[in-house]
Amino acid sequence: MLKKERQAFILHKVNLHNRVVCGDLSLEINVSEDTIRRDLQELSDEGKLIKAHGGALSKSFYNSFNSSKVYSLENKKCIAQKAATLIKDGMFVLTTGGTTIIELARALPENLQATFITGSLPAALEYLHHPTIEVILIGDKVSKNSQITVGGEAISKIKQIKADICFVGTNALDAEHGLTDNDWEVVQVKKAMIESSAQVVSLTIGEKINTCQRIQVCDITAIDVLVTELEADSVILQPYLKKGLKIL
Amino acid sequence: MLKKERQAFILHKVNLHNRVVCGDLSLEINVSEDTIRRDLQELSDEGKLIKAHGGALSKSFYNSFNSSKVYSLENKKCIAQKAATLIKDGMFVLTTGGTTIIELARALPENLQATFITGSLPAALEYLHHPTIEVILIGDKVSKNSQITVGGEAISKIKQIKADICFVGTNALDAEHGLTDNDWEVVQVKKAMIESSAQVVSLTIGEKINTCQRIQVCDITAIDVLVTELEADSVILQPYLKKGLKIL
DNA sequence: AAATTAAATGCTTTTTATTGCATGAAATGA
DNA sequence: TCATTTCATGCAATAAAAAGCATTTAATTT
Repeated sequence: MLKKERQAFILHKVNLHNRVVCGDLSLEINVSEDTIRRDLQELSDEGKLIKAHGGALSKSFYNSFNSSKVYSLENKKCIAQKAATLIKDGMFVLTTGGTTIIELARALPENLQATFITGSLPAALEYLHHPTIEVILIGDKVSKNSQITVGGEAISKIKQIKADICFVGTNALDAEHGLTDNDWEVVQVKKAMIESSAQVVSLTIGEKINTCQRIQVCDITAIDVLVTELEADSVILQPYLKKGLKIL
Repeated sequence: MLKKERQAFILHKVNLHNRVVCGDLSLEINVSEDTIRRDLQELSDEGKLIKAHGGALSKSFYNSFNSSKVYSLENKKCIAQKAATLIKDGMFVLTTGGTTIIELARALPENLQATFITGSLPAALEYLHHPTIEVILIGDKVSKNSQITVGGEAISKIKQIKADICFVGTNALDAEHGLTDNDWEVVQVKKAMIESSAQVVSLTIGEKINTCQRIQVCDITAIDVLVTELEADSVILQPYLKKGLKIL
């Protein structure tokens, strides 16, 4: 087995199980533990997993518990600044949840008069801090992981709305597979929000671009504007420009 | 189990329950208490939790007690303890918002399996920390002052529910004028909740008893149980006993 | 194709990390 | 106050990582 092939296998395994052990991998791939350790070290250096004594953990698993501070906060602040310029007085704004959306809430200009509609509890609380914006909460069962409301009630309420703009916190974006996520219920809500909005904006930090998750939210063409912390003429963004997305 | 994995598990647990104990973790993860202690020490050094004698506390929990001080907190904790005993497995529980309700959320027994329905954002977030209870959020416009959803949508949703018990955070209570409040929209929501519940419980700190506000929520007879920090045979409570309320 | 170079891998040894246990000190609660 | 629990520390056993070296494999040049 080639080195790259082996590392891809390890990465796949760690992302699937959230955890791998040197010994197991050594037996499975039939190379020495030294080699496995070297692979883990390299993957760790590339920031693709979290190395631990005796094995490794997936980034998502590790970050979901260990990041007391928001991951990649500076980039998210930058994205929030850019995204905030898209919102005009009087707009009806649909938003999902997620840390980037929270930053958006904090980046809103002080005198903005708009109506924000969301199913995210943390986002709603953040919007409430703003003096002039109205907050509409989508009701339904609250998902413990994502702290947003999910379910049929929520979706049917969203479908009754005709919003001007929708901000989607993005889990994974790929020119081929579009916007993807890994929680079925959250995906349903995002889908509904996208359908109910005149304009769809994806807030995506650079490292999530050209990545893919299990469940598709929408095709890449359903997105109108892509906001990242990168420069608009960045090479990595060219495929999206070609697909007709506006880059901010 | 890998060391980092174990520490992630501990963090997960402490964030979920707000509190962990060395002994429990030792049994659960099957390592010595020394190891747990060392983990807690490291996590504490990294600023990810607050170490305490015998275990650790989550940062958010710790901060919520040391920064923003809740008025008459001890009394509210006492009320919450008493009120929590009224909730049984399988119940549908309607709650309003308010600091006493937040304390109730924190006083819920760890293994309680119930469904909590509320329009209060802070209360919903607090319920989410609990491992086994389901949270249903009532959607509508969010009131900036009270951080609960108010309006026709919210009320009609509440009316569709038939709950076992309803906990009302109380602003003012008087044997003559009943339960009163000063926010028209909040009153409408409370009214709907009371109508939709088989049993109505008022959580009231002593100093709000025999006080009155502008708008009536319900007559005193609509309340089934009155929970206060006072002794049940306290003189001040006698008028309510006579009106047929159960005192806890 | 042969020779050379570079990279990858496995093995051994040394160094470091992790863990549990024992001890005495400190904190807690009756 | 005293009894109990919890903590901190040092120590030893074990496991894992790192470093160095030898061998093999792949790539490049001649």
